[in-house]
Amino acid sequence: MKRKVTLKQIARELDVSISTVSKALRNSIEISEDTRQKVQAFAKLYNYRPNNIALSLKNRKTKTIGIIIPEIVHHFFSKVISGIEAVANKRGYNVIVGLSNESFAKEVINMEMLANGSIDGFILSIAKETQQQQDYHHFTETINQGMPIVMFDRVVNDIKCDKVIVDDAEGAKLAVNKLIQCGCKNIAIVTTKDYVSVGKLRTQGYLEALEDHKMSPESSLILKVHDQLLSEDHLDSLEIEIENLFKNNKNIDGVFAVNELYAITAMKVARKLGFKIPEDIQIVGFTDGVLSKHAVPALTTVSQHGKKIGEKAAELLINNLEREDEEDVYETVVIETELIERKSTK
Amino acid sequence: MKRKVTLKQIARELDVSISTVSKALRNSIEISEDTRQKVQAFAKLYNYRPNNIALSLKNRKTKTIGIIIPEIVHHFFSKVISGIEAVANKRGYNVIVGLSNESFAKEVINMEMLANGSIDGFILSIAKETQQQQDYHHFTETINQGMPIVMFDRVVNDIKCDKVIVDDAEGAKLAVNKLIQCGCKNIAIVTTKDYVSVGKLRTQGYLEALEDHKMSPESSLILKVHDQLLSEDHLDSLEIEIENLFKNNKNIDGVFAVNELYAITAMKVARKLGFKIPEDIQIVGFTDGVLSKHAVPALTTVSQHGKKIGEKAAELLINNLEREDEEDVYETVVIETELIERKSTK
DNA sequence: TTTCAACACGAAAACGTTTGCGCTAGTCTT
DNA sequence: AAGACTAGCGCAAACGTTTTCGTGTTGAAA
Repeated sequence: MKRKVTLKQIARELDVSISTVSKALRNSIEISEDTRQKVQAFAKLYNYRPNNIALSLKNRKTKTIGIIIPEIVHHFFSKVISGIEAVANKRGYNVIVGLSNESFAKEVINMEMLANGSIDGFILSIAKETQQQQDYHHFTETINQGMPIVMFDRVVNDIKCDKVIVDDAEGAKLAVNKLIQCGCKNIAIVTTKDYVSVGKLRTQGYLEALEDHKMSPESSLILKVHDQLLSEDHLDSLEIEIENLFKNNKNIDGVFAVNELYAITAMKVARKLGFKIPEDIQIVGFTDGVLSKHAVPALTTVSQHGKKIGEKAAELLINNLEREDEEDVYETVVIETELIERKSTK
Repeated sequence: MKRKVTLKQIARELDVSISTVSKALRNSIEISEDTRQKVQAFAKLYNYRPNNIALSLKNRKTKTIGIIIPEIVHHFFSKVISGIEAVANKRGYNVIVGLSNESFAKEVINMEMLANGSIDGFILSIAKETQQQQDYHHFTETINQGMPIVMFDRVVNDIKCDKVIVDDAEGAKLAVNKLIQCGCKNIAIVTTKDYVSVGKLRTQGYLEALEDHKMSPESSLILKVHDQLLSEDHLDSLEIEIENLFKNNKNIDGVFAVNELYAITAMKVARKLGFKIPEDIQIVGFTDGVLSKHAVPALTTVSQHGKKIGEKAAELLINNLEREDEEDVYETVVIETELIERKSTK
């Protein structure tokens, strides 16, 4: 087992100085053709590769991006990661992943672990608990220390950083408009509590769409799912809540769900109650994941283009990192949503 | 924007030496109570944190694990990552992710990028293309350079490293036995080409289960899906292949699919052809993902316990990294599979 | 008063790079 | 032949740590 070879070892072996070796490898004109050849041959033979850590220390940049997301076993987030990874790799960056598990404490710890030199900047989506507590000091602090952040999807407005979001309200309007256009008169929404920023925005879009069509929203049609973070038997209670929604409002003929899981659960419950989809009840979801695509009937849904979000976030971050002038001008990029029409609407 | 504070700056500010600051912060008894307090107070005030990169360079270990997987937008792999991340974090390690996209070249490049000091060891699952080409030099090389590897799921036997696998053949037998026990007489299998190790093993298990019950396998019931790696319209051709399987074998009353996607596609096609599930045809899948759970009817499937695989892999790697004695003794851990019975079987 | 241990701290090396600058010897110019 | 120039290479600093080994100052013991 031969350890990785270093400049020093090559230098000793070839009886030249470390600097000579380094320069020879980088094709410096200071070095004679002879020595250069000799060094390069030797380096190739021993498969020399510069030590990244040493380079990071010297250059004070790591060429690594830190990602903090609430969970990874989630179609949207893994899509985003794949987008980030694609452009990061293309531009010579690595990607290091931390999971907050929706916990404030883990988010803070993870960021602290990475912020001490391990990475050049963050791409993150905020944990639910953080949104609930509205404690954002860890973001401002890292930014103050000169480490840029790009937030995506779940963002907080008053932090000075780049952001990549979808127009959640607009996407929701797309969905609800579709339902209205397909003849729905009593459209329910299955959404989250308001502290989840995206849920709130989508609810808002739902309300706006109704208003645009002179339909007055009814509070009994708005289900804000009790979200206990510990999603174990969460699924059961979700079903029960939705079932009650249907039972208390027999006239529902359309459902807009703010995420995929809510949507297919609604579909499942509706079918259990004897409704036909899309004949009796039409359903539109949000987030184009694997569930929507393979549900029966396939779910009409609003696609967020997760991969594109990731790509854009990575671009913003890397551009920022490699920008010469240190002007603090922050962008908020809105990725277009798109209604993907499938079989759960007429 | 204040940059991160270093020992040197604290030293200058307090008019002591760097060593004193370092020792004071680590509560060395060499330092007087007075100075210690002073230094610690100052450090706290300026929120000093040791630079990870410098530590990595000095200690020649990064406390970081490199993960290379074929794709991340995949329930199983993200489950594994979440498992790795959990134990890595608990033991003070970070996790850096590289995606091979099933490509040999990207796998090699990614490994080279990380192997130059960025990480202490690898956890990986081999790209399909690599399995096809059977070129494993990048694995042996990294191992030779003293960097340990743990392989999971898709492994190659003759590499000397720890491995975490499920007993694919055994899991497949579980599935097929279930079908037999539920009265199936003509059981088809939808599997991959043989170069995918797990596909091959699961096919093997299928054959063994049949033999155990004195049922002779028929080659027309074995569909090895043509897998063109570029899975764009892959889905369509998959449907067509499965449809042909059914049409050419009208007597099929049970299907074992080696992954989730194949399983629910089989379900979809069967239903399209007018079969009732599980009355006419029963189906069992492999991998307990989100699709299985939410399919209608919910899919009976073999769970691999992806998270547990990740946890075990991380444990093996970290134990290896932190072991004093350098003995090369490699383990292959088999994670139990489990049949999760749902509604697609009687 | 001398000697010596204990105490408190600093210098420097090491991890592996890159790079500006200085040095030496040989060649060219006049 | 003396000075100027240049090719080719090495020294040393720097990045931020930790740690070993001094070193100087005290106070007390002899």
